Amino acid sequence: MLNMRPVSDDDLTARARIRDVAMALFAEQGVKATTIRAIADAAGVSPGLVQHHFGSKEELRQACDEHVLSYIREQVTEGITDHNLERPEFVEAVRRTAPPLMKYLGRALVDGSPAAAAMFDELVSVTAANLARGDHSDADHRARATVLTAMKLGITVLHEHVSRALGTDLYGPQGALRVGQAQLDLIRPEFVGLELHERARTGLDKFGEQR
Amino acid sequence: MLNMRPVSDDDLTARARIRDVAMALFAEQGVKATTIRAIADAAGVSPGLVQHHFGSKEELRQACDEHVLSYIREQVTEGITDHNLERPEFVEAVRRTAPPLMKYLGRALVDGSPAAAAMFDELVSVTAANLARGDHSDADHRARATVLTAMKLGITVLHEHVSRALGTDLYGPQGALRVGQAQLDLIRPEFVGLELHERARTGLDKFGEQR
DNA sequence: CGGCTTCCAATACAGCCGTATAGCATGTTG
DNA sequence: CAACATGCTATACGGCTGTATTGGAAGCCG
Repeated sequence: MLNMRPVSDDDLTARARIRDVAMALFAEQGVKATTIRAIADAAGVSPGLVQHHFGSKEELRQACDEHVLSYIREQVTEGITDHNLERPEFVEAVRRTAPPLMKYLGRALVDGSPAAAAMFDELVSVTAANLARGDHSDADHRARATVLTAMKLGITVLHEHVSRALGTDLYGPQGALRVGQAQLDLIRPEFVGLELHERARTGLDKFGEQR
Repeated sequence: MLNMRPVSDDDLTARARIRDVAMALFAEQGVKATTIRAIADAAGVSPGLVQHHFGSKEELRQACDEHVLSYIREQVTEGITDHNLERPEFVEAVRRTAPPLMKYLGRALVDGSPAAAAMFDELVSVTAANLARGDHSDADHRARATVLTAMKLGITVLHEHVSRALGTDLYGPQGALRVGQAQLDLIRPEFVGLELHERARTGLDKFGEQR
């Protein structure tokens, strides 16, 4: 035993394949509308194997939750804490790997996943602390942080409509650039954090010049 | 014949009751997860009656779509075009009647309703025209309008999380006030339209003083 | 009053869903 | 080599879902 998960984490084991396919289908159609048989079919395995690896549909869903949460925490750490936002190759790497996970997160927020709700609350708390740090007035930081979080995630949740209205895939290179810049244009810089705003702006500009 | 829909439109006929209950359940759980039997149960009628009035689940869903769309168009006309945004009783009236319909709209946007998609596109077009009217530069008005629309609707779609993070119901009097003001704080006024921004701000303030 | 339409409930049914079970290779362990 | 754990498939089953059908009650019209 203990032989599971042979080498790395993003390999092509059947288990990982099932999880990835499930995330994509859950994101597109919702959890309830996605059948285990459809997942198995898309992953090229039998329905029984899905159950073998994850026990039940609900447990499969939780596995998807945990996977996307750990990924996002990782990227946020690398991007913000480790000051990688200015590096175009980092922005490009995220743009390539993140889409399926972001789409799943958007759906999970609406489908009532506890893990997604927890992530939302965490984002609000971090944002509220950021706002309070830059503005010591008695403004309603909690409400501002909540609205800011919901607005940003709203773009993720409504990615399909955003892409259609834009005429370009939100998660394509041009779409991400246009939406990112529009966000920076629309929101008052002091609420993104002046420093973070500047870093994001320059990172986005560099990324735009590269193409 | 021709006796259907006796007097007004918002009466308590079984047909209207079924539609309203369906909208609430669709909004809470999604269309696929909501059964016709559950709708009939909540409306106090037999499952057969649901089919009698709407034919099929899909047609019931379309009826919900049309109902919410006509309502929203009506309120937007009264609020913006007829300059009612400053009147606190108008804001209060909307706050009382809109919630179930807004919740349904939020779900419809994610569940892939064609009608909701059309409304999104329409909102983007109107917003883009507004932006272009106030700014003749070669800025990316289309992207800004799309992002602005998605962010605003994002609050609706994520109302459950917003309410939880706020500690108050988004559609309660205090919640609507706090979120409305936070939105006006966060977004650069010129993108709401300077005049509209001012009107919304004063309307919100009056509404806040009243309580 | 007889006929017709509308509103509604009860029952029936075919299909699909999640899941339990049994079985078969493969390769690892003791 | 024997025993066993693992990755996987095939089949079966109970329950639920959408919907078709049937029939009855109430009200209008001629």
